[in-house]
Amino acid sequence: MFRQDAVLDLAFQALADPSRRAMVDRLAQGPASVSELAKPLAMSLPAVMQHLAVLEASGLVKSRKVGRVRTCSIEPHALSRAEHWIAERRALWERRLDRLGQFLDETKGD
Amino acid sequence: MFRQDAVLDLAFQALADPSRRAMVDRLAQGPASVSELAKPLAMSLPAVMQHLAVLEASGLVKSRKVGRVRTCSIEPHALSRAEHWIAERRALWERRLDRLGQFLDETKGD
DNA sequence: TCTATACTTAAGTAGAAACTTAAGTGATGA
DNA sequence: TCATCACTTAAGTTTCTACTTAAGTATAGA
Repeated sequence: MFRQDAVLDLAFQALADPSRRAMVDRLAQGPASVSELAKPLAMSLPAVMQHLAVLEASGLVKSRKVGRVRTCSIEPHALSRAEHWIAERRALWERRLDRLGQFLDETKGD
Repeated sequence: MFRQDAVLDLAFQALADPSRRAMVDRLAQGPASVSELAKPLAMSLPAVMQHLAVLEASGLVKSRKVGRVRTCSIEPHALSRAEHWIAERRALWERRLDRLGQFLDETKGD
């Protein structure tokens, strides 16, 4: 549906805010309601809802409403995608450094 | 110096933009000058400089000027920190799912 | 020395982001 | 039934972002 790129935009954008990371942090320990997520944050409930909307739009979090309570939980696949994007670039760079070091070692004796 | 949190703010914020991710992607293959980074991007050079400034402020990229050429390169530690923040939360969640599955398996026979 | 190259600085603008308050809606429990 | 709880919607404000163009500065090469 979307450019893979756009998915990462949304994920990293979502993780860029400390309140949203606090929410993800909380959810990593298990599902929580909107008010539970809001409790430690120094902001209005609508503000928390907006953060939640950003997290859901990014795919990092899903939620379901039962009765009057909305329960939120982590979507590990989306976390995984962001994590792997970084890991791949870092691995590429580090492999490069290894090859460079190996080259220097090999030519040192010449 | 900074809240660890603020470091992650800057890193994820930096990675949230596709042009900046393209720059990191390019740099993962080895150092590059500002103009090399700019070439594939459809924007003015000052715009690229501003993206570079964001990347440097986040610690993801370092640069050094020699003569009139500024050479940029990846800072793998900063990438690593962002990567691990995600990995830890995901691991926590997945361990929770495992315990839950185990619990369900164990009680299934009752 | 003169000109082109490779950035760099400054200033301005449109649109997005992160809140706020006020006013709902629909479930729950006494 | 009716107050309370748990959100939800709407609208407005302030701040930040991602650009732009125009005008520099310093180095390199002819």
